[in-house]
Amino acid sequence: MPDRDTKATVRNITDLARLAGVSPGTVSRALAGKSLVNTQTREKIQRLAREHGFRPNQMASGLRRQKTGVIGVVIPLGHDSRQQISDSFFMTLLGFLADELTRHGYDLMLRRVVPETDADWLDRFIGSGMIDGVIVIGQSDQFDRIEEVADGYTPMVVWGNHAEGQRHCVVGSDNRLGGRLAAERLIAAGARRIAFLGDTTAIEFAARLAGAQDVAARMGLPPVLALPTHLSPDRASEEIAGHLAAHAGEIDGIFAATDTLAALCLTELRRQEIAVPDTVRLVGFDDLPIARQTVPPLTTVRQDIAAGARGLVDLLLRRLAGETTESLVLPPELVVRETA
Amino acid sequence: MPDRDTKATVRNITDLARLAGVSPGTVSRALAGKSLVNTQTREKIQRLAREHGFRPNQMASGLRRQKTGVIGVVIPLGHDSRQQISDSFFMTLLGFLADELTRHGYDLMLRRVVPETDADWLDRFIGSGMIDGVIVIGQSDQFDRIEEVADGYTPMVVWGNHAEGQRHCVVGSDNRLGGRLAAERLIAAGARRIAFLGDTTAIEFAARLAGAQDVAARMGLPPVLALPTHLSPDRASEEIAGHLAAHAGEIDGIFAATDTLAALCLTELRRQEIAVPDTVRLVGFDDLPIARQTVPPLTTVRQDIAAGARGLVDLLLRRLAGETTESLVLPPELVVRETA
DNA sequence: AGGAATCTTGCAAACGTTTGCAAATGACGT
DNA sequence: ACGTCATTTGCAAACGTTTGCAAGATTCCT
Repeated sequence: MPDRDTKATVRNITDLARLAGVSPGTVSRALAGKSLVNTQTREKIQRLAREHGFRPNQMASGLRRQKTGVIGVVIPLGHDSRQQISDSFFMTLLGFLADELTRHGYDLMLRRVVPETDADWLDRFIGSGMIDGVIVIGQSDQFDRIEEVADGYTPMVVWGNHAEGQRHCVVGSDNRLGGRLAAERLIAAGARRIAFLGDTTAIEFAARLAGAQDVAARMGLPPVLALPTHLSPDRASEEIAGHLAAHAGEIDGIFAATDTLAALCLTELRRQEIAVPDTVRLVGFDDLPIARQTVPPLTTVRQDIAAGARGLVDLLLRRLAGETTESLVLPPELVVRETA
Repeated sequence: MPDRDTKATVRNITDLARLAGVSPGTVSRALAGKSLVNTQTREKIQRLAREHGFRPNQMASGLRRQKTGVIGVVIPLGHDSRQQISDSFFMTLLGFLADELTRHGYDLMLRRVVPETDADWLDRFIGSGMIDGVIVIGQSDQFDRIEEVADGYTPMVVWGNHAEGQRHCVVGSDNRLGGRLAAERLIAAGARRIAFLGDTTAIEFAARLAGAQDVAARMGLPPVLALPTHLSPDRASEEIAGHLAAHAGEIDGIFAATDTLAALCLTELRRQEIAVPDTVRLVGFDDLPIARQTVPPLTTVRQDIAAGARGLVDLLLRRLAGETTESLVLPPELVVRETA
């Protein structure tokens, strides 16, 4: 730390300009690394900035340039407020998103909202002027709201389910196909009477169930039994226990909407001393790290979270550049382990 | 949507002022809900704003008021780049932080940084002018850097370990005490030769190990064997397998720095057909949801994540208000299940 | 009625950058 | 010596808010 220079603190570009003996404009250009400014003066200015630990104020810059370098990421806690707090799928996706955005020089502003208590959660975020674009993680039960907004606001990409003819740009797995894969595996492992564990007001989950129904119908089996289950671990455990008690002996295959749910279900099955996969077969969804660690290890349908994050960011950036982009549907993949 | 009013889009406060027939200043005051403006005009302006979906630009507001309403949250990926991406402890903490900050009307700006490749990660964030304060999640191996910054920048709170006489304000569990609890339990369950699984360049983990050493020494047992282990699941599995192979028969108790590590260790023990807790006792740390779901369920040391998040936000807000605050050390709690 | 006190409003100057435009400087060719 | 051209700089006007100050309007008191 040079002592004699530190006496004057440099608060803004003008201070630095005075110090360097040039005008603020020149400093701005020098710091931005523009070629219009003489190499020597530019280096001098940059050195001075470094010595004084000065960085241009992003707010002011953002205001002037009408772009902030920040992407908003919003997680709607729609159907089940306490849901995602523990859902490692969303959190892992968030982690990858953060990395991917940083890689492209963007910052990430995170917001969790409860649409029920706050109708214009999305407009407020967009209208704040703080973000250049927005990524919505999970449609929850807000499909219509998102569609409306998409009509007037382009730089938005959503993680979720793709429906024919929808207007907002979405990235997500082919949930229906995933559901089919799961059901096919359950049946191949000997199941005839399948149940689905999950909250179907979330359309991703509804699509997974629909996929399973496709297969059941095609194979001439009775329709899949939908057992509504919340995602928060505390409630889920009880609910699953209840479901199992109510339908004991009746069902011989379970498709859980999520690995988290599947793991919970597995411990419950163990508690009730129901043999897996001999008496009941079980398939999860996501292929989270936990799927390898259950006993026995969980057969599941894999979503490539990293690819999802890359897709979200890539599409958003293209939209920011003015392109119009199609949705991106990723293929899920069956991972056979030992529960089915 | 009223049609005749929507013809003119309202881009800023001045547009709205023209529409309402008042000056921009009045609009600003009306939207801020200040009492200085006549009730009727205020309501008229607010109605107009609602009808046109207008919201004041946060960048401009932030610039003028010299505060942004945004808190930065930074996760240094120090000793092990790929670490926290899957570490549900940090992610859960982040979730609670988001909720807690929203509750106080703040937004959250998330940044993950790699200090090795980017020496002034912290100054850059602070100097950006985008955030009113910063929460650092995990000291990683950046203790000194954080200390330096703390000298010149008050609105910062750090999640991590507390050391005697440190200058930055920290919130975290008493890791050393937690380590003691873990070791005591292992010994009570019959262990005599204890190993520690974790990367001790992270000072939180070092403190946990130190706590365990305290107990070993006090009880006249051989010192705890430190087995360096990375946190990323792929590397960890191999490393744990290697450790177990190298010290088979030698150790009869394992203290894992993290539940994630403990779960991994448990599956590895099962693979090597080592009986838990009969041959080897195991204690984890954190009490993440996974701890209830392992087979057998994991004995662990609980950290109250929600309380941690509340503490971080509370202290930061007090510091923003000008108070000087002490660090907050939370008591960990032993949760006895079946692995020790 | 006159003056003080209270409410409301408008004016204009910030906040710290960026950038189009024009001016200054110097090099170079004729 | 003059004009042309390229390079480097400065000027000043934005970007959209907020807010101290003062002025205008209204009420109230004596």
